Amino acid sequence: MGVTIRDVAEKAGVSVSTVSKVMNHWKTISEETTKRVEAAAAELKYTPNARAVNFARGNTRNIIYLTELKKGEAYSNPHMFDIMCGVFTELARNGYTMSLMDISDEAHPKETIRDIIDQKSADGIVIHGSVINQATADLIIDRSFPHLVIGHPDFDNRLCWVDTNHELAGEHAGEYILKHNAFPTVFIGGRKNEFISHEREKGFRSFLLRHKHRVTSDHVVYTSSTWKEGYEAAMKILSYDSSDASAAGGNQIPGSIVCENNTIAVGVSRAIKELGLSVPEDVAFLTFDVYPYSTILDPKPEVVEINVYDMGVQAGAMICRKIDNPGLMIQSYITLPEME
Amino acid sequence: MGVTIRDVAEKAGVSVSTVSKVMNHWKTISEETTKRVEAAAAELKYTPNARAVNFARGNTRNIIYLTELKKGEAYSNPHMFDIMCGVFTELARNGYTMSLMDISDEAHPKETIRDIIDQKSADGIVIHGSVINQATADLIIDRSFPHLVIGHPDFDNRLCWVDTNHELAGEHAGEYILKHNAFPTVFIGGRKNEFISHEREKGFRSFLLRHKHRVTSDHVVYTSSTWKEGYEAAMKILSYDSSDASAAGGNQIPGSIVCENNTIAVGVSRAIKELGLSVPEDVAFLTFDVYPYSTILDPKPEVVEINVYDMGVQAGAMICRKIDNPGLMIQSYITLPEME
DNA sequence: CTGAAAGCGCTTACAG
DNA sequence: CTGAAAGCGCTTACAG
Repeated sequence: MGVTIRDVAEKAGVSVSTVSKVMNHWKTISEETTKRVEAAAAELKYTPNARAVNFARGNTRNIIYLTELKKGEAYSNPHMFDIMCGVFTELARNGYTMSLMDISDEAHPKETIRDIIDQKSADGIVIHGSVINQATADLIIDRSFPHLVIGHPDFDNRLCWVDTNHELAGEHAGEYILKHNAFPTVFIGGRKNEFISHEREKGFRSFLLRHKHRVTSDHVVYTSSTWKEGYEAAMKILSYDSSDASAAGGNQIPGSIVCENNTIAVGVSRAIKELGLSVPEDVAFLTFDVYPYSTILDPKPEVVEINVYDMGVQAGAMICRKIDNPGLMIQSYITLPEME
Repeated sequence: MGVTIRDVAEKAGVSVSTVSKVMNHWKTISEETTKRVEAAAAELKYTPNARAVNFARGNTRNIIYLTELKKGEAYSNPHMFDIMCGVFTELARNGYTMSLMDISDEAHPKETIRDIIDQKSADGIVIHGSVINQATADLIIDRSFPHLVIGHPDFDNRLCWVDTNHELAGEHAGEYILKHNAFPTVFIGGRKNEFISHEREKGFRSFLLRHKHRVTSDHVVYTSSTWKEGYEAAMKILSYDSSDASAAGGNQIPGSIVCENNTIAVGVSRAIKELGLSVPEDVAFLTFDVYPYSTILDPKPEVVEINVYDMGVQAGAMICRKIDNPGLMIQSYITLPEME
């Protein structure tokens, strides 16, 4: 049914190898035969069978993207899918296909990856840091299989990874506050020991400290990242009775509130609205990430946005380089912040 | 480097074909040889090369999922990715891999699909209805390539597709209003000619009509689906001055507001809050889809939820059946609504 | 019950 | 500049 290289060879009156060479643009073929073969191929509407080509060449031209693909993941973790789109686009540009594979604790990450390597079903893998463990890392390193981890693992490792620099994002937030002289400033974070929140807080505070503004601990609030807690924190912060001010050690309504994430910002926005304050005149209002909620808030926060799609593109480019150059070692922070 | 079927054959002292038969559980092999071969395979940690197996069998055991994979798509269209996860899971369960491919007007849908068919890089495709056109449909039908379209195309076709039944979802909304006797009811939709909005409105109104409640046109509002327009519409609806009531032909504050989508619901929620009304006592409040916004609203709407992940699972099952049984024709609405 | 052989559709040294 | 032949790692009639 399908037209193969054989059919083209017959029609053009040449050998199969010659057709192959024409299809691959070898320059040793005479112009005349090239034309004859191309004409035959065109007439038969011949397209090389991609799987056969890769099989003969001993590669797959396929990269597997490993991540959690559970029900609801698209809503709880949309950034991951944006990264995935970035990776995909870059891989396609480099002539690779991309397959998906589910990986989570239940899916036995180590066995999944061992199978990929043994069955040679891909030339490389892109995998999310959140689903990788020490045993899996050891396996990848041991087999020296081309890989790239998105989001650096929380243990010592020799894996190749890329990540966003949340501390730097925190510094950008500090920069905004400084530029608008919106002091004193209050940082409302997630839980104290949460990685991303901690990094953002650290960058924020250290940037301001370098510029002679100390953000004291009583100007940092930890929450469990619900909008309610954000709302309550903001109500408390923004409602200092001016008569109390001197009494409570110089407490005053802050010039700005920085929310570590979108959900907290929902509550803070609601509090600002309820108190009839205007942004940024009465209080500047800042958060991280445009999505999922910042666009529908009123008042609307300023946003420190990280272009994660582009991080995906970078990751895609890196895995391609890794495949061509297995010795390559990459561990880097890629941050493309944009003030929106 | 890799251990092949040959190595196992040598070690076990049998032929390559025998090893193949053992790996594929032919029952013609004696128990004794089976054991010997299995031992050899285990010792060498042999795993068949998946690409070679498929190549020899003449299939790929791969399905390509075609959709838009642009930057930001994960935020603007999270439901699509939830469907994708459902499709993936079901395909994996059936022993298929799933590759992604970008398809959009710029990506030349027809050429992309022609290449897939010609290069035999997949046994079938799952494709989003929004990116399919007549020419592409003709090609697929003409080649009778196994396919499944998610979301039915807006032109006459003989494609296989599945879709959610938005009209039925509208009926569910009507049912809720009827059950809570929350009349009069106002439906705030998107633009009048928008497909989904129109279907939901139709189901809603016809269900209620069947139960002796006519939703007149002045109780239906069309918007361009911004939260602002939702807010303004709700403010107007909910602020009828009681003294005006008789004047304006019996206008009265409605017992319920049904929002056709989440964005409209954001504005309506805000209006209800601002007017100090309580839900559902003063006014019942309903929308469609839990995501992206309903969970963070205050007041929070009731939701008619459609399980699109499960629709993806169904679609995955159907494409597998299509491949085994090419004559199969499927055009159906799959709706698994859940009142949350 | 087992194996030799042809074949899946290409690529690529190698010889001419 | 072109082609015969071996090979990629399996499967599957077919023969014994």
